[in-house]
Amino acid sequence: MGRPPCCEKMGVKKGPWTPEEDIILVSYIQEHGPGNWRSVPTNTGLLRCSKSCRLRWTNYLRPGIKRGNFTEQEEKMIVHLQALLGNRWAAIASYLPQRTDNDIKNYWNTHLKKKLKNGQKQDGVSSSFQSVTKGRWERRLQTDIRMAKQALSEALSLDKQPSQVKTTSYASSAGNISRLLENWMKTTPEPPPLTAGAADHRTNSAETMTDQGSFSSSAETTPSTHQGFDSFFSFNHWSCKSSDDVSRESVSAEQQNAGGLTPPENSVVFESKPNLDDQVPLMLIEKWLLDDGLF
DNA sequence: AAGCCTCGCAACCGCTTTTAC
DNA sequence: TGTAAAAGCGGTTGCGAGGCT
Repeated sequence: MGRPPCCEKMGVKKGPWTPEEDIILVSYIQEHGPGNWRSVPTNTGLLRCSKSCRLRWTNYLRPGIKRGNFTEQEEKMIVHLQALLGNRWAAIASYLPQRTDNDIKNYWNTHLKKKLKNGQKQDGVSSSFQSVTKGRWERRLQTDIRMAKQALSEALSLDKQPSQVKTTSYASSAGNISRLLENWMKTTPEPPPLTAGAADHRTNSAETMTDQGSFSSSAETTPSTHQGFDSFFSFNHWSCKSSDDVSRESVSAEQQNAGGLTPPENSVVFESKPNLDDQVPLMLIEKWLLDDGLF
């Protein structure tokens, strides 16, 4: 026997997500954390399949996602990583922790493909890179990953405090959602009705955070008529970090904990896409791209 | 101003791999 | 251990926004 089915196929809603649905999903994940997607539609009342919920979360609502223009450095990393790895967007995305594979894929298809096409006519950067340096890249990638893993295991064996790592590597994307919701709230007098469970989750989570006293409402917080959302969005504290911040997070987790910046015990602990295994190579690959004078 | 076209992106689809039962 | 669902992934599509005529 296998597992029970994830969700009913009948009555599943498709198409763009509404802010209401986003709130429900975020509320639920804020309380329960990501994962166990099968239970999300039933527990939240969302008429979405679990797969859709997961995708919405990973591609849009997930904390730490940076949206908008790609920097020149990001662009170059994508170009070179694509040359190295091919269309393995998830692998490429692991070197750009703030970007989703979908985002990178879209950016590649809409911008970089054309750009490279034009660029190739002029200087043949991509092809020459592929033919001349690919082997070198692969060797260095393997070496660096090996070194990174070794360093990681050494570090972990030195301090056996695994709980410190996972709480700091993720920034909230409440900024994304609050931006998204700002417009919605302008036109919506009352917060949308949530399922009892979701509403409770939101209340509980908000209380948990405000009780800690370390979270203040961001500049994006809502008018007083939506006070309930203030605390809901207050986990912005962990969001809106620059790429440098994210890169730094992997190495500064201990320092943050030591400095009393550890997130509250009951605050949301999001799954971390840029885990240590990913982040160390990220820094290395950035370094060697710079070393190579590619930037 | 209206209609058409292009572009960008969110979301879906379908396949593969992983995992729970 | 086999089976089936979950999870992961890359390709593709559909729609809205903006630009152009």
